Formats: sequence, C-alpha cells, structure tokens
Amino acid sequence: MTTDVADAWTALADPTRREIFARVARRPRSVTDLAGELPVSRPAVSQHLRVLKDAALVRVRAEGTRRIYSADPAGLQVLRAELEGFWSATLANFKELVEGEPEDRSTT
Amino acid sequence: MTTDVADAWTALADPTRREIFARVARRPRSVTDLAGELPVSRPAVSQHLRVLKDAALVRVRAEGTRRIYSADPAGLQVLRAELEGFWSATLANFKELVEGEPEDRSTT
DNA sequence: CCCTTCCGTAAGCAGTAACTTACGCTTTGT
DNA sequence: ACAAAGCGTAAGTTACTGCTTACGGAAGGG
Repeated sequence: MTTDVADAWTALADPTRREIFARVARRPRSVTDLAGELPVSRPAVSQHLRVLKDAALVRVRAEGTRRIYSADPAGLQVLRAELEGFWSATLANFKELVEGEPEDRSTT
Repeated sequence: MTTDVADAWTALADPTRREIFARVARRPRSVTDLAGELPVSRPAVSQHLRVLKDAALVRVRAEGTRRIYSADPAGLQVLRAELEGFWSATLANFKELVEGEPEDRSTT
C-alpha cells in the first residue's frame, strides 16, 4: 500500500484499465455503470479498480449499496514526476546530439 | 510504426525496460554496455530496445559495429500529453469533490 | 423480515510476455 | 583473408495476467 511508482505504471499499462481510469477521471462512477459501458464483465471491472486503487490512482466513496469510484491525484502525481524526469533528461541529451555540445560528462 | 500511444504505456510498464530507458535517457549507450549494467542477458536488452524503438521512445545510431541507443522525445511527448489530460480531468473533478461545486454536467 | 440490488473474492483457464540459449550476419583490425 | 567483436532474431520455456463463471456478504425497499 506504499504508493509504489511501479504499480502506477503497470496499472495504466492495460488498455481496459486505462479506459476505466479515463472515464472515472472525467466523472466518478459506480462499478456497475462502468461495466455497462465496457465490453467486460462486472467482476473484471472490480478487479481492475482494485489494481488502480492499490496504485493510489482511484478512491472509493460508499453511496448506499453503490461504490462510487473517483480519480485520485496522488497516484498520478508520482507518475508525472518520473515522466518529467525522463523528459528533461531526454531533452538535455537530445540537445547535445543536435548541437554537438556535450557539457556535463559527470552524469551516469 | 504509427507511434501508438498504447505502445508507449506498455513499453514503460516493464521495470527492466523502464530502467533501460532511464539509463539511455541520461546518456546514450550501446547494447552490450546496457547488458553489462543490468541483470539480464544481451539478447534480452536487444529485445527490450526493440519494443522501446517501436514506441518511438529511443533512436539508434551506428558507430562502427556498435549501436548507440538514445532517448527519443517523440514517444515521450504523446505520453506526456495523455497524462496531462488525465491530470487536468482528475484535478477538476477533485475540486468538485472538495468544494461540492459541480459546474459542467454535460461531460461524459 | 424477505427480496432485490450492488459489490468483492475465489477458482480456473487461455493468452501473452520476459527470459534464456543457439545461431547467423555485419563491421573492424591484423 | 581470417579472426574477433557487436547485434539481432529464432525457438522454447516459465510465469504472470486478464477474463469468465460461481458464490457470499452488506445495504436499502416493500
């Protein structure tokens, strides 16, 4: 439950799960609603939501017998952070390739 | 070869592949170099690089018999775009939850 | 109370993905 | 021309993952 970054990557890697997350991000929904919109069974959705929840990408709120899932900024934040790291490293590197101007040789 | 977004997600989902990409992003390397730094065989690295290349996340440049791989901004860009979409949707949604102020009911 | 709705979990199955070893091709150096 | 270095691909194995059906429990309505 340690909000692992790796979990967030693998969680959003699956197309169905990414679609579920996208919908929930636009507007919170119940499990049955999601299952009605997608070409998979309700238990499948439930299992996907469990993975997303373990990655801190979604939250649950009980509403009667229904469970309303909504997107959680926490999980996305760590993903964004790592992606931005990749981005800056890639750009810096790319500049050297184009300009032919290596500047920092101390990096690993 | 259509720079599919899905490919980028699944490409970075694997830990080993993400590690390879991170290293290449910091500084371009050869296949053998990468294999020497990682706990997998050289063919395994080669296969991972192929996946990364199909997702437009890396580029190759021949240098003698060596193939120097470097990070490619193209693949990362599409990932960043989709992630930012998730991010804004999540934040807008999260605000409603906190402030209790739904404003746009037309969204799906 | 019953009955219905909504949900999570267990069990089982089929497809895929990551790894290894083995092989062949290309480029460089002597 | 030959040997060595560096890569990519093929083939095969193992482990995981996403799906289904089946079941059981918790929350509202008559």
